[in-house]
Amino acid sequence: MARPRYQRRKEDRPQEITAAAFGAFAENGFTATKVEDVARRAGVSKGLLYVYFKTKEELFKAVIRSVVTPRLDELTRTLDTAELGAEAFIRGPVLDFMKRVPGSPVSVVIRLMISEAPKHPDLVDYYWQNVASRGLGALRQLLRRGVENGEFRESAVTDLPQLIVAPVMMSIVWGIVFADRSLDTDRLIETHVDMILAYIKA
Amino acid sequence: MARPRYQRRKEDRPQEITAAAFGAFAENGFTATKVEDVARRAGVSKGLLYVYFKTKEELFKAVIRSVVTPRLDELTRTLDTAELGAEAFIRGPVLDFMKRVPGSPVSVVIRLMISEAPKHPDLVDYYWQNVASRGLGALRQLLRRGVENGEFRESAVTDLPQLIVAPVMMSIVWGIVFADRSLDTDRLIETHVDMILAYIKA
DNA sequence: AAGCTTGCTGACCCATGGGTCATTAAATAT
DNA sequence: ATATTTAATGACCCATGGGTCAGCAAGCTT
Repeated sequence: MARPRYQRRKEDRPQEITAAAFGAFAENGFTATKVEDVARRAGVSKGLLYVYFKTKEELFKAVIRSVVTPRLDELTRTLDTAELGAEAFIRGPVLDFMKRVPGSPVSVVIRLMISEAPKHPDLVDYYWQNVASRGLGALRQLLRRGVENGEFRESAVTDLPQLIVAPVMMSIVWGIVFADRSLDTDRLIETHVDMILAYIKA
Repeated sequence: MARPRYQRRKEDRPQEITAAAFGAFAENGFTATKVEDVARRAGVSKGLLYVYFKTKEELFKAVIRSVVTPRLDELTRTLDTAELGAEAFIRGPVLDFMKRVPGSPVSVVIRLMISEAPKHPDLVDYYWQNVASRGLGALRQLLRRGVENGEFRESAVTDLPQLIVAPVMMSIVWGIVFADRSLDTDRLIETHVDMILAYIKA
């Protein structure tokens, strides 16, 4: 009995709150999520949440960053590591990564970005600089390398890495809108990559 | 002087309100749009709006329908009319249609669907039955026809018409999130279609 | 064990915006 | 002209939810 009503754990709170917020946002989106729900999920009072995050928007940004940052590290690590040919690299790590996205937190972030982008231009900047432009840049570079060493022929694809990523986008959106009506996203993405490679191979 | 403060135009009001709502939703999304703004845009009082639409949600549904219905007619008309070979049909009317989508009202509807789908399952049903499944069904049928008459070979694409539509999705999402950072959507879609045809041609 | 700092609570404030309804006035009928 | 109908208004109601803050108590310090 007489267990203390709470413990003071200054260090862990932000983490925990961010995680709780991610869960809530994933389920209900940003606008529909109440700050109090996030607090409850985190086992914390609303007041404390506002100690660590100035506004609901700040919390939102923190959530996005918390998901994006580790993925970013993963990305750059993969890019540096492997020294495969361009095609092998695409069929390997890139395809793998793409197949994992639709079921991952990244998918949630993209959904949030789609819904909230117009109201958060600074977040869009952040996402662009740290994720989108880097990822697409890496892909473009990879394609160029393939062209230079004779694996690939010149084509519009080299300048349009969005083309490679398109079926991932499709899968994510499908998941958001038609959650129940299933779609074989793995097959979709695999076929697409196969198709692209057939198209650009020298 | 003494011009009447308003005219009674029972017939036109719903139309006008729906149009105003579309504009407002396109700019601010559903949740962020205030009913009063819609009313103001339509040159009408909030009270009158509630005469014609029971709730904000009803209004939302009416807007979706108002955009979807004419497109649907357009689609079925195109499908019945043309008697081209499968490839010519894809390179012609289908490609044309796809290129027009990213800048059209359909794009707005898709954005709204992405944001609001989880809260409006009945709308998703409506959209699925009247747009998505029909459109994809038509594409699938077209691909089958191509296989049967020897234009195309068998492949996973035949069962995955989502693959054809993917770059349109990509373009729309890009437009939503990275509005300013331009993307040559026409080139994206053209290249993609070219790629698909090369892949599935017999 | 008394005092002090500060992590934490929860009751409160209030702007916002969806929805209502008594009232007004345009159009129509008598 | 007068009465009747109903399209249309706009002031109002109130639930919701973001944000605040005075006070409480956990856990040091001395």
